[in-house]
Amino acid sequence: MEAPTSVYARIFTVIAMIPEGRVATYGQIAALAGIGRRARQVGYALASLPDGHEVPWHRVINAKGEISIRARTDGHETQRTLLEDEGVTFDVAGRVELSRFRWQPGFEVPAAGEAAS
DNA sequence: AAACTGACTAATA
DNA sequence: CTATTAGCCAGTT
Repeated sequence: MEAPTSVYARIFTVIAMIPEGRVATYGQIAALAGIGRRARQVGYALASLPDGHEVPWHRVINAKGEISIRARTDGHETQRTLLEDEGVTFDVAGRVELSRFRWQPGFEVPAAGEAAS
């Protein structure tokens, strides 16, 4: 039952489940989407995002914690603003502290549907 | 159908 | 730290 969805759609779905104040790397999203190491495709998917998408693309950054966006000139500026608005902070180099803001899948739902211990 | 494109990652030097 | 090399693949033209 997971065939009709194209890779892009899966990526959007994964990104859509990133909690606020959290960021994820392309490689991480790729892995969560079930496409292994195709981190590039994740980025390309966002690059092809249509207008009016409901995907928090701004929560997606590269492995260095930097904003990789190369598309819209104001894109990377907007992304930073959006993240800061969610509580994400940037260091002097304009990078996010992945050690602190990296989204950890499975950690978003502690004891939900699965009994603790 | 073939060529072109591109929001990446990791390893090595 | 920067530069370079290599791997990766779906969508668009």
